[in-house]
Amino acid sequence: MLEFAGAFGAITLRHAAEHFYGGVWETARKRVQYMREAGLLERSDNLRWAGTVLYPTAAGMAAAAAPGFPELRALVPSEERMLHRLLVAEAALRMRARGVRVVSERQMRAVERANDSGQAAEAFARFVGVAVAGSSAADEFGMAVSPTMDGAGRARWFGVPVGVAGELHWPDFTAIVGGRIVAVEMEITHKERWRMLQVLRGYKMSIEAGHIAQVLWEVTPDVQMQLEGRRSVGGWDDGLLADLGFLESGQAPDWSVKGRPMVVRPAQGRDDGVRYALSQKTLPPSLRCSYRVWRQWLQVWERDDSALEFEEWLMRPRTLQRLQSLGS
DNA sequence: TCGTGGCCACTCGTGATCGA
DNA sequence: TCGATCACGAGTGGCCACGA
Repeated sequence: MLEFAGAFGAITLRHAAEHFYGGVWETARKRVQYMREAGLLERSDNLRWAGTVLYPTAAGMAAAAAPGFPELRALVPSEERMLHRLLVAEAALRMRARGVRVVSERQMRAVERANDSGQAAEAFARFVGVAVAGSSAADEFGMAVSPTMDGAGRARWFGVPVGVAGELHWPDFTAIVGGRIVAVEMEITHKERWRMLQVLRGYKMSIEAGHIAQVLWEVTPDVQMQLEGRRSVGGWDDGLLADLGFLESGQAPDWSVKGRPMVVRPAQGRDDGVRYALSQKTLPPSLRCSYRVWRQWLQVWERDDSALEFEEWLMRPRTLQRLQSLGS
């Protein structure tokens, strides 16, 4: 738990209970209390929706340090970026629960910072199971992953070179699946078109180089529209993915097609607090509410057993009126 | 005997609701 | 509008069972 929270910056007590203490909240709470008394971690309860947020101290980072992993400094997570941080941690925890090895952005940056020609990053890639040529993973999966070369001719195993100046873009985390690298992007803030295009072109180059196997975008509706495009009177207005040749032009994307190098799906929180904060970001202002009211509405939706997603159900014309009549 | 995990009752803080 | 009350989530400590 300390190692994961250190790599991803923070974790909630609810996440800790679910993923590290067999779903037993009391046990998680007691273990966290012991670790806090031992000076290994700190907690913050400033964000009500997040519940208790945990992050390791410098002593905790040292205690969790494992051979083969880069050394990371302790940091106090900022509250402004907490929703994004917790969504990333949650997505990584879900993959980890399925037995997939995940590498955080902090770990990627740390290994790529080494003052060498990319040997440290290559060694780490081997260590986490990437099918580097000559590695056991390459033998096992019968293929080899190549790095992307940046503008200076340096091999990049985790950073994605973008722009003419050769700067790097970092996925929110990467998953190592069958020896291949899958970049995961949790995009909940609409980026300017030129910035998004720059990132997409960087990924396109890495995919063509045999480096990144797939980019999985978990996004809010506005970002989804920017990437996929949208229905129009005349048919379908292309988004950025069609502009770059990742989707067929002039038609709605069919995500049931397997093996696409770019996959887009809606960002979803599993934890109630994370889900609430995401809801407040995507719902129209008239439907935003306190955490408590939101939970009451969620209970009504669950009882309704609706085929619609909660947010879709909430946005139906008469749902709010009904909820208000239930409350009065 | 000790450490750990799990259950339970209790307290506290916060936000929603209600009535004066 | 404001104070009282209520509901609920989160935190705490006690107790017991179990296994090493």
